[in-house]
Amino acid sequence: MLSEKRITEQLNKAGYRITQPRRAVIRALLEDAGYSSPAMVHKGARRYCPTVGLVTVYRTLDLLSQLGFVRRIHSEDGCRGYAIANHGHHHHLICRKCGAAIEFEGCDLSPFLARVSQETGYVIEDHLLELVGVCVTCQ
Amino acid sequence: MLSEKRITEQLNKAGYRITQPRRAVIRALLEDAGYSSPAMVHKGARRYCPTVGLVTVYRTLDLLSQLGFVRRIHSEDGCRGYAIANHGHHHHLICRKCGAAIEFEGCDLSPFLARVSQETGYVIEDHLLELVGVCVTCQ
DNA sequence: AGCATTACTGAAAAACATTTTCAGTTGGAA
DNA sequence: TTCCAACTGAAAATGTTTTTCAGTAATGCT
Repeated sequence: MLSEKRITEQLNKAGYRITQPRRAVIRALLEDAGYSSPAMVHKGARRYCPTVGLVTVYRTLDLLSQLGFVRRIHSEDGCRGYAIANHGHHHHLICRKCGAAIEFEGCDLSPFLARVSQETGYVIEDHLLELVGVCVTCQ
Repeated sequence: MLSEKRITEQLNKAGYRITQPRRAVIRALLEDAGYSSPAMVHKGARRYCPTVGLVTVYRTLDLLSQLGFVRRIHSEDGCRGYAIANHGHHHHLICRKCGAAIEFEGCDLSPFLARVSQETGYVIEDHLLELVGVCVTCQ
């Protein structure tokens, strides 16, 4: 499970500075149960660092995304969402109504991927899997 | 397999007019082996209808998307792509190098979905699956 | 602790993508 | 052929993301 401490340690280890704006963005992401657009993250981050700019939110999301701490959430109508990526290889399950995003693991697609690879001749390197549904609260 | 004729028939049946600009967009999409951004579709469509505007491309993509003839392609760095959706339920396999998009069917995720549903309590309604790899030509 | 270095920052502007508005055009039913 | 609503392109508005740049602050070093 990710925490502010764990993320900042990794940032530090990778040679990045731990600044107030970055801390604020990380906190905003951690306390958000679902996924958020950069604008929403910005709003959340302002609570911890009132002067943080939207530009820095973009830059920090970019950085966290490169390091694998957040992941983009895609939906049919746009792709402006980011969510915390607690586990390594994993996927998100999104609630269509409230936007809550939880992660799940163990998508064993290997046999399926092997079949598609054989049929198409493609070398398959990665996959994007997202489930959409309705969470317990919203049902 | 989709063709201009088949799409226009369906459009007609659904009460939409078959106009030159729409025809041009459809042709551009059909002849494109991969996926294209609205701007790229626009460029292609101009070959068939030189006066077509980008706005109409957006509107037509929207319409075709609603009717299920095209589908958005999502990738980590943005979601500006559309590709023809030949089959009903299907997914796309994208070449990382040249952008070629081919479709595949038969993603039997049912057992997997049932498990996730049970573990999380979510009612799972839809899924988004995209594979990324390298096509035969690019290998 | 104080200092120097330089990565990082916010604001503004630029670049880009998408939607809305509106007056004029055109497809297709009558 | 005529007519009308659906459709169109251009321009403007809106919204999102990136770039630029001068100033700020985090960190390592004394």
